[in-house]
Amino acid sequence: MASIHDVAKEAGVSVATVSKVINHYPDVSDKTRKKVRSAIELLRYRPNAIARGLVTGRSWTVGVLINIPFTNPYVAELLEGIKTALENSGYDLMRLSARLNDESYSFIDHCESRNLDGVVIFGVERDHRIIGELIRSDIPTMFVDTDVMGNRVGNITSDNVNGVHMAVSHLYGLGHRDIAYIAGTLGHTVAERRLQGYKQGLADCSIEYRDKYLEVCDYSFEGGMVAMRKLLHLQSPPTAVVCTSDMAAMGAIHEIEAWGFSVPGDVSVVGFDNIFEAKVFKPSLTTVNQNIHNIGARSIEHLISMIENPEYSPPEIMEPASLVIRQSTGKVKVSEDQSR
Amino acid sequence: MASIHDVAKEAGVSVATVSKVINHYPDVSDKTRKKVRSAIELLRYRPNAIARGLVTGRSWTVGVLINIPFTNPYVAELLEGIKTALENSGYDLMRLSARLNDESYSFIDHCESRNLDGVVIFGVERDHRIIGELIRSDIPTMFVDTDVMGNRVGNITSDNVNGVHMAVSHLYGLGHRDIAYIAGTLGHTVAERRLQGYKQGLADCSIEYRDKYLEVCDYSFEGGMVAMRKLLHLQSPPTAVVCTSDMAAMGAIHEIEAWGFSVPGDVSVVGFDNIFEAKVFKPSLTTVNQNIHNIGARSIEHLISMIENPEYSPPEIMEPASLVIRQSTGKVKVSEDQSR
DNA sequence: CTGAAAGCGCTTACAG
DNA sequence: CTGAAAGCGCTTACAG
Repeated sequence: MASIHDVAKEAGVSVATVSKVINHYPDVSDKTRKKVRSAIELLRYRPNAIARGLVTGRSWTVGVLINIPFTNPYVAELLEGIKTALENSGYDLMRLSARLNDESYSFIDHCESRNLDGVVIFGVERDHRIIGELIRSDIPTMFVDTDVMGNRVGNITSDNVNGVHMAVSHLYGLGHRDIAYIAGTLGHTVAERRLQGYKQGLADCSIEYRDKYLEVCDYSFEGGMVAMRKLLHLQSPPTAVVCTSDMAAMGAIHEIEAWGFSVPGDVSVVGFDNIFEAKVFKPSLTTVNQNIHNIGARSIEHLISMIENPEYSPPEIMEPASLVIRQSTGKVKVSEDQSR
Repeated sequence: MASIHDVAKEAGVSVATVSKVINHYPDVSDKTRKKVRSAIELLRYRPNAIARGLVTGRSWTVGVLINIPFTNPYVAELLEGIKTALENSGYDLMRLSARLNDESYSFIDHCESRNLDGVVIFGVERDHRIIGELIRSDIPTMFVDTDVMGNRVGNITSDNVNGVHMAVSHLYGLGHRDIAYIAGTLGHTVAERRLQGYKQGLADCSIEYRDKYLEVCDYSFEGGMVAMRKLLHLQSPPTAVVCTSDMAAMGAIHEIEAWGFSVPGDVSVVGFDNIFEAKVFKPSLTTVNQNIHNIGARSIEHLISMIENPEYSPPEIMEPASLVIRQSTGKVKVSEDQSR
């Protein structure tokens, strides 16, 4: 490809002048500008982003570290939101192949070596060392679903506490008192917040929290199945269960039906996320809606603001959550033996 | 961050020597090597990938152009396969924000300006101008699901013809003679191939091809619904329908049930892809299995081979497809009026 | 308004 | 085995 030197020679000016017209400096005469423009046209010249980045320190690239499979519908939708916000912004997206378990690996070095202008992080445990590193660094960063703040670090998440709280209230309103919770892997902010929402929900309904009604899973379908299995093995299984994700909820329902029970006839189930599948699954899922696409898009908008304006103070954003009621929840079944 | 100069000064050698130990040149004495190593350690030095790329012409970055939403489960799984193959390869992945509809936009320039070592392309129409540009360029390229070949251009796909062919044969074996096909947007290789499989399948079963039994959709759930609606409006609706994607198949089933019919009681439906949801949907989907993860991973493996070895001849790969029989297909219903 | 020169952080012949 | 020098393709003071 043609370089800036070729253009300069073609136009009969210096490379400095070419650089100035490329970068829209005002102090270039119209005549010169025209000559340069047509030379650029003629040679189909495009500035080399790499070389430019080396001297300006800007790469027009934002990195993304997502430590969860892309096949997870939440991740897919998040990425789609990120992609949308990036379109026409001039920035491209780089997915970092981070070696998180390798002690000698430094995420910061990785970013700096790539000259990244900023990064968005999702799915890294709250106490992983790279979080501290990121806070100390001056790389503009947005965390999704992890409550980290810093000089150049903001975060965005849904109102997880209230989300689960609404789910519990909904079930209470249907007469349920034995409400279990299938949590996400603890150690992540979201998981903790939702668990908190569960406990507060119970408390506000004057229901005693019972350890046996708490199971943990990895947000997946299989995880939901396994957790549900344990709950069904209980002496007195719950009549309703709130799940930390729609995938887990679908897994739980699958398990319930495998035992010969029905949803919501015997057990009511609530999901979390409101992914596309929640609508299509049978029974369709009552679930907590998160505006995932929006979370992705806004994380990028704020990241770009931070990149382009050093004074921009990193935001801490909580998107509202809402309850979507469908077919997987219903009135509690009046049990034959009124044991409780 | 420390630069190679800092390391050279710290170690008391020249930058050339530091460069040599970084790049594992043999002609460095053990003593010098050690001095340099500890200086690197001390200063936590990491070579700047950008600067290195400027001189070597390598960026250790492969680009991906995916013109279909990430929320499409096929795309998500493809990306996951790509990601897996990239792990520990030293390469990072860049998603290009391509302005495909902008006449003045050049994908090649974009790649060259970013110094990309290679690209994988998915979801671009067969006759889009960038395909020709790519073939003429010397950027190593792998197309997924598009039958393009070139000097530095290979492709990978599933055996689409045979996939649909198997679906048709399966339905024929169940007694179906009125078999419709919901195709993907024509103009893409996959869509054409699968349509070909449909027609061949019919021919091999001595069933006449009828235009009215062909509908086109965009692979989505909604697309499947709309296409199915048209088929149901027909004078004599089909007793079975093969769909170009699982999402479309689920949409079709949704529509069939909305009309008060049952699957497979009244209409049998076959999908394509075998995404996760196909197993979980009710009724679970009979579908053509594609090893999507594998397609993603292999596209990268071959791309890297092409990058690292200019002699490596671009592969043209066809992964086998197989039919997975589940609950959405069944014996044809013997109709009251034996009109046909 | 224009251009010569230094420099971003590296690598690569080449000379010694 | 080691290092001085040129160069990758740009931008940015600075002098004129």
